[in-house]
Amino acid sequence: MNEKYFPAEIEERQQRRWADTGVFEVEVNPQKEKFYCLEMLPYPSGRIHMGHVRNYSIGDALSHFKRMQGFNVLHPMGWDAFGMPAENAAIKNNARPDIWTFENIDAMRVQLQRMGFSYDWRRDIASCTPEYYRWNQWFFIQMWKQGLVYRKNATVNWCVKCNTSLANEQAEGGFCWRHEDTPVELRELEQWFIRVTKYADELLDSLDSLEGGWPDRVITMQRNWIGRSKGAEVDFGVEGDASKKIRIFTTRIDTIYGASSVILAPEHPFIAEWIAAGQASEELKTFVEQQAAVSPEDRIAEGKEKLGVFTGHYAINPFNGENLPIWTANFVLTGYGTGAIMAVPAHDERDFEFSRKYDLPIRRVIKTADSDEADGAPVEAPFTAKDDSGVVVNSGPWSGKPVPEAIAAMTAHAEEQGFGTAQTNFKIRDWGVSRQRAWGTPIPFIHCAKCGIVPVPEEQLPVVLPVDLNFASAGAPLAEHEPFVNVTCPTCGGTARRDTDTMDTFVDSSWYYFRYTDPKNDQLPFDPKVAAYWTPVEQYIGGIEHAVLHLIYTRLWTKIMRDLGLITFGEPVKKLLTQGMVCLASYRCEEHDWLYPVEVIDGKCKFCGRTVTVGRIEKMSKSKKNTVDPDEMIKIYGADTVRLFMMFAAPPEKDLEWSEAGAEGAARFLNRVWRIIHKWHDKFDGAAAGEFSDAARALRRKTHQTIKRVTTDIGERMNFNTAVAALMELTNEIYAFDNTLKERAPVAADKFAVKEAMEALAKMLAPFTPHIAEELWAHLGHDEIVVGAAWPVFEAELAKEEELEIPVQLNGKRVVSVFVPAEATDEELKAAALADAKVQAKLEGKQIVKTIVVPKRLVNLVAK
RNA sequence: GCAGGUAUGGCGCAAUUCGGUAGACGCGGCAGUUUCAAAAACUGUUUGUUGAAGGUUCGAAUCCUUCUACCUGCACCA
Repeated sequence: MNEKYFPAEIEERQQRRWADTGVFEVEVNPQKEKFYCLEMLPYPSGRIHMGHVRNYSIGDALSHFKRMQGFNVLHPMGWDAFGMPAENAAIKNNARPDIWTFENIDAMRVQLQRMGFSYDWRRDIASCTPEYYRWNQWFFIQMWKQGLVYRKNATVNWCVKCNTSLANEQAEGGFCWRHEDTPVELRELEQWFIRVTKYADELLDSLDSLEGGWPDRVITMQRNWIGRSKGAEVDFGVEGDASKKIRIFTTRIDTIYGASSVILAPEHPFIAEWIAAGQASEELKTFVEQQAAVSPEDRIAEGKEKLGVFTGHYAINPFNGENLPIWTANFVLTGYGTGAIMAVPAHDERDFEFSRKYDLPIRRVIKTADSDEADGAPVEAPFTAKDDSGVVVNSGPWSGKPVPEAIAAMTAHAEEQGFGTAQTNFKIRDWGVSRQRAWGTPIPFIHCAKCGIVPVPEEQLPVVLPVDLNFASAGAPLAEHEPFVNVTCPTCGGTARRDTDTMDTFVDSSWYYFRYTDPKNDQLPFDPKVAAYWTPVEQYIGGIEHAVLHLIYTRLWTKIMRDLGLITFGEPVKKLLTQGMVCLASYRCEEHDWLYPVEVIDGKCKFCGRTVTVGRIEKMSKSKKNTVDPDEMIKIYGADTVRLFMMFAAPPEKDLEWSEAGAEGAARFLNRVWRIIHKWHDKFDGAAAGEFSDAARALRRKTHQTIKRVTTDIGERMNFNTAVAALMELTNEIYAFDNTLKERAPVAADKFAVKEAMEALAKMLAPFTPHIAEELWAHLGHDEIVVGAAWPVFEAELAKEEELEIPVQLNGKRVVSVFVPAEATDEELKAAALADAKVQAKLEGKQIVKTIVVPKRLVNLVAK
């Protein structure tokens, strides 16, 4: 054993050893209980960052722990390999996105392997390979057969110079990213959608089953995102035109007597009809044109003023026959509900603001049960209590009914009379999966002039994405690739065109972890029998930024796969951990702008010597240059130290501040462990249990207490930081024991206690710092691999304290501590407390009214 | 505005499960040992009205109420 700890050397050696023995390669084994530990797969940007290191260190620690506990652990890794950066790089250099991507994957795989993570690399997948994305296409066709995939018009950002659509981030500020002088247009295109709304109820309701396993805030975010609202649709007649009915959606049909106008979205078909029929004012026409240029998001953006125009037409309230002016306004959206509302200003913030501005009547129809306000009193602010406590007033036969009752009765009335129906709406929209991009899964459909839209026959899958695309020309590379586009129709054999849209990359990540279970299957996405063993995922770990989109889409995909008969469950992930961000202070120089930490020397800019401004501690980001390169840190400290610091510096779900001093502390600890084991590793001859000294018993007690604590800290609480702290305590205890042996030679029992402590320490270090653990384990005389060894078991008898320190309180204030044997009864505790001289002095002249004894913890004397 | 989270020594953070000695562990500071000297290492040492106010209790960092600051998400969804 080398006297000094050289991380680079031992890490390389142990990684080779793991690869040679294949310890992390797993197969289905019905005899063994499985544990699927999954981390979110990275986009292959070219280099890993500290966020990846943290994410994967957490997953690796848990995987090692479960493996050592005897589980058959599936721990895979792959690449979310389609997406914009590859395409941007291709445009910039007129290069091939596939080459760029695969080079990045190779570079990042080397980095992850250098970290020593325990992946089964045989299961590595990249979503940009035809072997993978053919199943995206297969799923897409299955969904189409089920009616889950359809086409409709949707608005995209369009650049006339690029002659293609732009992603939102390419259209920031309203101008094209490549043509800064070209404003982005909104253009309607026919695009592909997946019918999420069919599963909306289930997506919402089954969130209940995730409580306890998923963070509350993720569940809450998903609930809000799905946004179910129960209400009713009601038809309003149009004055003077019996052929027209305006259908509105409301959650508060009970307020319908308070409606003072009906408001249509500017895109509502009736408005176009009125314009076409010459029944529209110039003002109305102008307004509709203006709004057409504004995206729905912008119309309702924060602080946006409510704008509207009277259409000149009137609607008829079906409940009381009242005539109401029909308006159009920017805050009514065509995509939600029916694109039309009734405005009830007395009981809705928005309607109130709008009606005030345009001087529409405001009539109170709800008040609290105990309100003594006159029904006709002017409304100063909208009353919008959501707690169902109100009572309906001013509403004809419905007056006096409590709100919930009124809603039920009035909905029933509308249904009976045939002018309304109960209706549930969702905020979540169907998933627009079309992208007018070149680096994605081709949508497997063909457009034939005769036969319409025809799926590519399944035996012809995959539709392979061409890689010899011309990114230099303006326009969409895929649409210009003639051999790709020109095909024969599978139905009639005539000439036809291939669909040139590609799929949203969220499709790739919706089911990738099912593919890991059976990554080479060329008959199906995965063998249902194999997936039945490995899935669902026991533990998923990733960033909070995926709380909504990815994690809703993958839940959706799971339910669809269940309905296709591939799996039998609806929720893919039992436990979710959203790890915190890796943060660092940012530095800024007046002249040289943001500086990397290494460019700041003693608070001064390395280039000009100016004093730098220290920004707040925030998420590491390239733009602020407050980043640290994992590779650099590994070079200096080794992978084990970097991993250990990541696990120790904060609980996993909290943000973590990278600290060089902290990393040094982690390195110091590993050195300390190395040194003490080096000192002892060849001195265990004759070690044997026997007569243990007090100090040796204390060491054994600490060993077993530590095993207990680390086991629960990792296994139950996932507080890796405190588990590491416990290992540091154990190390300190070994040093303390070693110190007691300065005066005397160790006997057999001492050696036994030290060996026991060191072996436990080496094993428990394995989840955090597997390389050094492996090395130490070998030096302690073991031939087998430690990461494949059994997790240590604690013995309760040995972990038990022999003597307890019991605080004695007088009226809740601590006076003194007394020492009692661990098995002392409550009576003995009390007696020991009363026997103490200091306690007796304090009690002088007082009467004990009450004595509280908390078994084995404390005595509190209440005295007057 | 709504929802959720956080607030504890100089710093990062323990203790909160189920109320029971506030401080484990690391960083930093200080001193000693070692050294020609320094680094490293080892040994020792260092701090508080637990964000504020009130309440419940024999006892509150922990439970309840109100407030403040910061962070995150959502934000005209009818």
